Amino acid sequence: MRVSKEQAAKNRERILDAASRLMRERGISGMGVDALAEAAGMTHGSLYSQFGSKERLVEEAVAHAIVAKGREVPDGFALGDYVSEYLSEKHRDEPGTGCPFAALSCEIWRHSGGVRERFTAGVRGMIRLLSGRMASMLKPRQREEEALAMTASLVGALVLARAVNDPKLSDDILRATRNRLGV
Amino acid sequence: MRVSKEQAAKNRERILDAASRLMRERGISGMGVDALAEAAGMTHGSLYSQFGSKERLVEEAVAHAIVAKGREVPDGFALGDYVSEYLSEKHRDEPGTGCPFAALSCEIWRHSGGVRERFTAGVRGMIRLLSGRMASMLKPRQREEEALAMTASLVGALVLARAVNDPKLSDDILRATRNRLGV
DNA sequence: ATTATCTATAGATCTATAGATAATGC
DNA sequence: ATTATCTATAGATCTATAGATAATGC
Repeated sequence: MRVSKEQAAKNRERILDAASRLMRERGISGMGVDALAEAAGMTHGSLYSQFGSKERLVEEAVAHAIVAKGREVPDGFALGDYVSEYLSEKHRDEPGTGCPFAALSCEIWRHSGGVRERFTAGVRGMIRLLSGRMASMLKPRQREEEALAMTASLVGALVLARAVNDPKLSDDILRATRNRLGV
Repeated sequence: MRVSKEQAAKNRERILDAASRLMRERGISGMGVDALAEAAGMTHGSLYSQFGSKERLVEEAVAHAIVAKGREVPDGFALGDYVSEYLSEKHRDEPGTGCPFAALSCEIWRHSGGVRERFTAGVRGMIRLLSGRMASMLKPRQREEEALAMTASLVGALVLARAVNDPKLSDDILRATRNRLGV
């Protein structure tokens, strides 16, 4: 049963919304096309006519998740707020709606150029975001370096805090990294 | 065909060796029991009689990979050497034999208590290793905090450096983190 | 006429188990 | 007699495609 262009576009959005959550919850390789179709309220045949393959769908879903996450950051945000929200227990405990880099980074290197491209663009975006808020006495080069290192720290701390079994150790990782980043 | 106890133990080792590499190359969910059996030169039926389930095999393979990796660190190692090897291009380009935390951390939170337990013990080991080499004027508490933050930085930088598509950005992430860690 | 979606299905791969086999270890 | 391994297979799930359906958009 055919559907209007607008409706098709909305369906596409629903698929990408569902995918960007499922990917983060189950991993890219753990997200089946079938499960995704069900979560989006469609049959998987429809996904294939929209996207052609799972890998191409993942491309768009990665970009979609990154853009959506970026929109959550308020315009004049303070670096300290960003860091303490990123390294909060809430963020740690909600991977499905959290940072796509923390959720997916370990498996990205195995994926297609398209997927890696979107991911890389996203990482660049985060670095630019942070470097724009670094102390103004620093040179641009130094700001960028700080932002690069900070991004790595944030992602690493969140990923480890999620993986680890012991709540105290998990909290310690988050806190130590917050302290190290001067928050 | 039955086999001697020693031979069975060797086979077990072969399985764990193969698993600890395959896991890191394909991810835990990307490592099929069948592919693993073939890599270890057996049938998958044998894996099941040795380990009972994939998840229990993964438990042991995680521990196995971590222990093997830990043995690579020389006794009187210098912190600077450790950091620059960890953040080297070589380490980045060889995930299959590299740090298990960097390879697996993103998917560990989805696994059983047993798997997470082994992983957590390993993370504690790395923190202890690093904290033992922190500047001696620091209090034990501070050393541990430095080690926690450093572990997060190392893992995050390696994971992102692998994920990212652009070689320059990848190098920049490694270098910025090395600089930030004072190497 | 076009096309977004659905139905049905292919073929591969996944984890797991039952039972046979054959050599070990008592 | 025990048991490590193999063979064969079950049943689920995975990605993907072909063709039917039915509403849109010309």
